[in-house]
Amino acid sequence: MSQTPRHSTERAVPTSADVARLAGVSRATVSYVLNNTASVRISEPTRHRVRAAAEELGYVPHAAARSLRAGHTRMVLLPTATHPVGPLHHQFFGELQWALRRLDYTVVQYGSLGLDGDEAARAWAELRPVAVVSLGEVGLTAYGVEVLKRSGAKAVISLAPRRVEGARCLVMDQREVGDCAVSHLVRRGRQAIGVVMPVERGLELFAEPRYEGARRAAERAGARAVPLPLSYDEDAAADLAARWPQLGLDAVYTYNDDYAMLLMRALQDRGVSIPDDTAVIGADDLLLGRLLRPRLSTVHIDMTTGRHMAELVDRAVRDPDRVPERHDLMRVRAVQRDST
Amino acid sequence: MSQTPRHSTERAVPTSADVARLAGVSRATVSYVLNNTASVRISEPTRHRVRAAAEELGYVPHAAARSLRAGHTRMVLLPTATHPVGPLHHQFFGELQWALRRLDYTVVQYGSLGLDGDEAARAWAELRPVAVVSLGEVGLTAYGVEVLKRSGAKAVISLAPRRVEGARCLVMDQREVGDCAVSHLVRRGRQAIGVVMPVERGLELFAEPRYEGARRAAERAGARAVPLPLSYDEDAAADLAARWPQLGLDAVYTYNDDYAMLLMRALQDRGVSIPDDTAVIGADDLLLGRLLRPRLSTVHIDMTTGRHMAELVDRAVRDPDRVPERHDLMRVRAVQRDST
DNA sequence: TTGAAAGCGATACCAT
DNA sequence: ATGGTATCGCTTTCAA
Repeated sequence: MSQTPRHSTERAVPTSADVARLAGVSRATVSYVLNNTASVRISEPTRHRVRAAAEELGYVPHAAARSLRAGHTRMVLLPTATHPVGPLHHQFFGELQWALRRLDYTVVQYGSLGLDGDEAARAWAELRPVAVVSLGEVGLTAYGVEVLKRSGAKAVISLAPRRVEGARCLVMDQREVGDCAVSHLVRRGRQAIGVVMPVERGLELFAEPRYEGARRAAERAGARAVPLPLSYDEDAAADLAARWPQLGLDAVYTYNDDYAMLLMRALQDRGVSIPDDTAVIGADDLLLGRLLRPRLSTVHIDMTTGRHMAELVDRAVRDPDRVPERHDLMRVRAVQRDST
Repeated sequence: MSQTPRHSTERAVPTSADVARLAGVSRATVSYVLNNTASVRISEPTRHRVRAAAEELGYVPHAAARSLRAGHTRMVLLPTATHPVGPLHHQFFGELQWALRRLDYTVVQYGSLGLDGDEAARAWAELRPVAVVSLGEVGLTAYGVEVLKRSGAKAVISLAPRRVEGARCLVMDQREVGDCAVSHLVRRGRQAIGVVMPVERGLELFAEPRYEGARRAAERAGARAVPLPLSYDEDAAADLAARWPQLGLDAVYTYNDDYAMLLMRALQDRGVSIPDDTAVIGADDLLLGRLLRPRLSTVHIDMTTGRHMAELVDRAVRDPDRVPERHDLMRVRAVQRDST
């Protein structure tokens, strides 16, 4: 094997030059054939030789080299959540990725657990993504957006509850969720309303706006909204339930259906009657809510399809200036069952 | 602005050459300073000028150019699940990413929904990852592994239930879960055991081995194991519950706790008594199981920490030949509560 | 202590 | 119809 200077197990990665050599053509021709370049005619026999050579060597183009030459990438970067954020988001993410790939983007999720917003933005920028779509997992700042744009990102889109300067802001205003829940409770005649807020890190970005909306709705109606921090475990729920009588509440909106289930069980174990003593409403309309007894009232969220979102991204990439700053991508409605 | 040939909103992305020009030094010096190259001494004033220039321009290095020059990347690619696969995996993934980043890897998740195993492998290979860690979301084939290795991946690690030729195989054998559940039921005196299998796509890779293990345990004990396909919705569960008496089962192992909750509710609504008529055991030991009445028995899974896994990856990258082919990363045990 | 220049892999312009 | 070659941004060897 006089050809291989390296250790045999570590044979070099084949390049287009290797393909060219094996096919007996130039690297240019290889490129034309493998990319089906329209502006150039290559004879059928040549095409065939090139393809066969590529196949034989197991040639895979080098994305970095390609994008370096091209001066841009087609990478869309999606920061990933630090916390499981529910089947809704999961489905949305899946659809979005699928749809973006159909539009010929390379979709990559980047976990940024433990990085602050600006560190994360710099790390993302090194990859030169053409677009970044954040659901608000990481605190994107105006500076972060600027870094990304300077690094060539055509579209920085935030679906975060909070507005971020410089980013195109496709809003999913989580305040509406809390507002909807509390308004429902008020309509059912409740006036002293607890609002369960998860203490889990990574959920604040959703929990706080939801509380904010709840507070707003209570205020509007002349009702009381009392924040109730709760961690997602049985003991914490039992503690809260033990304090329940002193709190003097006649209703509670929990962050989502999971927390509702947790609290309902603890309340029922203490003999609190639902909905007579305390009405309970969750959010996200998870299947489990329908399996509880009493059946759980909830806030149902209609989210845009990932396909729609992908089109928005694509439009923003093609023509950054022609996409409106704000969209509404979320509709909420209360679903009454037996717990309110 | 005679300097800027482009449209003003589309000013060029700053390169190290721009930094060099602004600082009045060469590109080499910029590289030395920004990478803290140890083998070269740069005067403090120069370092300062370079850093200031980089800051002012908002310079971010170009990962593609860097890795092209270096001849390798430090990217670890994690294919993402098509289906939400539970808080266990989520936590594991989070830890793994965090730990890998501490070891100076760039971690990227790649969603492959709708790609087959070989397409996916090629797409991943274009990014020239130094390692791929698959949880089995995508059917990795021997060919796929070969493509990745030829493209320079030092470590292709599969945590999949199934063994994949060529890949280092750090096994999380899901069969043990089903085996453990059914063995538990047999110990409790049950002989006719249903095994609920989710029909949701993307879960087969976990569901089938779990069933396989259940079947194996039943056979060993001279019991019956009956597969029961079930989709994750109320109506499907109600249908199954309606057919329950004819099935003649005295116990059921559901794929996981979520499916257990779904089925338990449907059975209870039909007046089936749990555990007297039918014992139920789930898996994954989710919090919700403890909130059900009767409390749900389950299979608890202890998974390796992400930190441990990250070390394994790192070792495999540094010295591909010195990492054993097989590890066990999972321990299971039955947790008895009130449903069995 | 700093700079000049080669080269990583792929592409696209300009010749032939 | 095909090939030669400059180029993208960065690192690193060698020279000064």
